Order: sequence, then structure tokens, then C-alpha cells
Amino acid sequence: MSADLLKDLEARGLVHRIAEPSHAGWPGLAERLAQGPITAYIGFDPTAASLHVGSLLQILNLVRLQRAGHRPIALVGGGTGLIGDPSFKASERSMLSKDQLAANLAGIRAQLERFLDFSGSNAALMLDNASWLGEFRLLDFLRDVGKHFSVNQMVSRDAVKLRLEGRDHGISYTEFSYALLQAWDFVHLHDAHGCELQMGGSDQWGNIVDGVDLIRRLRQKPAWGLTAPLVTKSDGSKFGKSETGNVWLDAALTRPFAFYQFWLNTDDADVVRYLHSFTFLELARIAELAAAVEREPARREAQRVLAAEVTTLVHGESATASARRASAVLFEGADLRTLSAGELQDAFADAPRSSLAREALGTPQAQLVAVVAAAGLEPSKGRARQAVEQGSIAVNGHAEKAVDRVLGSADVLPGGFVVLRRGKKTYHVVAVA
RNA sequence: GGGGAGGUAGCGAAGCGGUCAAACGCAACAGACUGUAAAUCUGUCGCCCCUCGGGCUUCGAAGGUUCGAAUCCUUCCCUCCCCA
Repeated sequence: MSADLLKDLEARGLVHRIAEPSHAGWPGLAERLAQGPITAYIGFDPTAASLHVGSLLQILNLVRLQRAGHRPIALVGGGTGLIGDPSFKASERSMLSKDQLAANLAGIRAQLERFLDFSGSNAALMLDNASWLGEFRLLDFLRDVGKHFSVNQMVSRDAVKLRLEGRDHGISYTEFSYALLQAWDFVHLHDAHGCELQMGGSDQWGNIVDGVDLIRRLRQKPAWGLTAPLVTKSDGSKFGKSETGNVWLDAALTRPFAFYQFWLNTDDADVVRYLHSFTFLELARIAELAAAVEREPARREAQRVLAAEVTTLVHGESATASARRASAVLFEGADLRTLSAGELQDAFADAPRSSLAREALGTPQAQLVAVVAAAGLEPSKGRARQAVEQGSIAVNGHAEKAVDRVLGSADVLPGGFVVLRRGKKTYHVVAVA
């Protein structure tokens, strides 16, 4: 089963480049994998308290690795995070405070833990490079590691080109050293855990090759690198952003409903690729879905499956179920009045809410225009009025154009709330108490 | 140091004494169409208010001229370009 890993990754379009040890007699990666389980690692930068959908690809690759019988190491960069990876970054990173870094590390570790299996014969490992980089003495580092790096070569890297060319950018000595640290990580993992393969995104190619080279120079041993292509969108915009910003894996930062919606809104042109990259679905199943996209794009079956699969991986079955329910109500015209109080509660769990006193119903205080403004759906009563006139405000799913409309007890749904909507996607729940 | 251009609403860009809350383009928001898409068409778009009506605060900053200034004058701040 071990040999299947590379084939599977290739079939899914997850192989960008492979770094083979450049030494006669040493096996290629495919050959090495065929010989038996390998230990491989992927590093995660603690630049934020949560990982985002871009990192999800890397996480899933660790899982694919483990499922194929190999041993994954998730490395969090508590040490390198103090420095900042300059690869393909336009400008110098602002340094994280140590407190911030500690918080980020804790958040990321918790997320990674959910995906990997830390038991069994190929139990995953989670390590923090602060534990070995922190102890490295400067002079030793310069002699043992630095000596093996050619500045001439480092300067020619695409990853830092941006920073070397523009006068207005520049790169500090600190960030320039980053590649050496990451290379040393690989050496350390090789020594301490028999790690022979480093994986990562295509932006990590240079750093990974540095590690492979360093292991060869210092240990005269083979090591391999494997990068995945950058996830792109067919319309050229950046992957991993929604209207509201980054799509995070942390449910508190990106609600499961929003997460589900992010995937559901995938372009037809991208959905098949994403199914390959972000799910564990069989290739045959994905081929079926690809055919469905051709045949009946409007049904968006592939998008539905993608959204459900990924949401389940990240947030679990029940979060997916409620995201689906909410989506059905919100976008597929399910009549709000047919839902039970519990279902309503579920469907709008993520919607912002405010409250209105029951006694206020029927009074000027319950004027639609006033309530819309108070709810923050529009910034002022004047704006709210315009919105109502334009027909963009709906009460319980029905467009309401009357500016003098006042909410009354007949508008209160089971469970005691009124659902307001602006446009197609912005909801607000007014709880009547 | 010398010479030149300029700072207008989220951005770009007109306006150069009254009819300017300020053309136009983009972005944004909404409506129609649709697949919760793209494209297209339409509306809104300084802020606030109970209307097609009204109020308030804007055109780098501060003063001034004038019945009246984004538009004229003075000083200051900032940006860009060219030459040294």
C-alpha cells in the first residue's frame, strides 16, 4: 500500500516537483517509497492563531501520507516563527511578539491534532522547532550550517528576488537566514526521527532543496522533497478568501456555515481540482462528479459534495448537517414558516441577532425601517428607507417594500423571532422577548 | 540647492467666484436576469432626517478677500517629476 502514495498524489494533481537526491546509486522517491514506510514532515508557520484553507491542503497531505502507511511529522515553527519566512513575500514581515507566537502555536497545534492519528505503528508526531533551534549556539550554527550555504546561490533564488530587486523592499539579515534554519530542521528531524522526506507548497521548494542538500553534505545520506502546486482559482483571484476575508479552519473565526458556503461557491472551472486536492474521495467518484458538472452545472452537485466533504473533515458531521439545513432555508426558498423552532434556531445559529421587546410590536419602535437600522443591516434609518424602497429588505423571506411597514405579532415565527434579510446573503435575527 | 507639477468623496479623475454635496470612470451595496455564478441591464452611493423636501459637515491645514469660495489672496504641511 505504501507505493500507492505517489501515484495517488500524481493522479490528484498534487505533485509540483520532486527533489531527488543527486547522487548516483541513491534511489528516486518512488523507489524509496516502494521499499517501505517513510517518515516525512511538513512545517506550519505560526503566523496566525489558526490555519486557513490554504494550509488545509498540506494537512491533508500529511493525512494521505499516514493513510498510506507512512509516518507523518507535523512541525510547528516556534523557532522559525521568530524569524519569518521571506519566500515570495513582498516586504519584511513584522516580527511576532513572543506572547503572540505562543498563542498562535497553541491554536495551530490544536488544529493539527484533530487530523492526525497519534497512535499505532505509524503514529504521527507533532514537534516544535523551537526546541532544537533555540539551543543552537550562534558560532556553532555559523560553522556547522552556514558554511554549507553559498550566498551567491541564495541570492539567485526566485523566492527572494522580489526583495532584492526593489529599492523600496529590502530584506533583513534575519529573514535572509530563514532558509538555513529550515534546512537545519530537516537535518535535525533526519537525525532524531529518521525523517527522509519534506513536503510543502511550491513556495517552499527552495527551502526544501536546501534541506535535502544539507543532509547530503553533512550526513552523506539521501533525502527527498515533494512540493504541491499552489492552489489557484481560474478567475485569477487569490484562493482562500471570501467576501469577508480569509477562510480559517477555526470555527470561531470562520463559522462552519460560512466555511460550507465558501466551498459551495466554488467555480465550475475549479471544483474538480478541489475535489482532488481537498477530499479523500475515490478518483472514480470524482470522475462521476466531473461528468455531472458538464451535464448539469446548475445543480452544482460537485460543489455540494465538495462543501460537505471538506466541512465534515474540518468541523464534523453535525456542523455540516446544520450548514446544509441553513443553506437550504436561506438559498433554496424553503418557507421559514414550515420549519420548527429548533430548525430555525439551527439555520440561523450563525446570523447576527438583536432583540426587541414584545410590547414594542406594533409601535413606532417596531417600524421595519427602524429595526433594520438598529440591527445594523443598514447604517441609518435613511439608508434603511432606501433599501426598503429598492426591495432589498425581506421579512421572513418575503420582500417588503412598504416604507411604513411596522412589525407585529403576526411576523413572529415559532421560537420567537423575526428573520430579516438584506439582499441575498445578509441575515439578521430579531429575537422577540 | 535650482526648476516644474500637484494635493477634490473608498480609489482614479473633472471642476477653477454663485445653478457644487461637487461631472465621469472604477470599486462597493441593492434590484432584474441566473445556478447563492459570470456577463449584462437598472438603481443607490458625504452624513443625518418623517417624503420628489429639509438639516449638517466636506474639496491638504490655518487664516483672509467677497453678499457668496473647491474655485481668488497669504502662510504652512505633504506628494511627485526634472536638473544639480
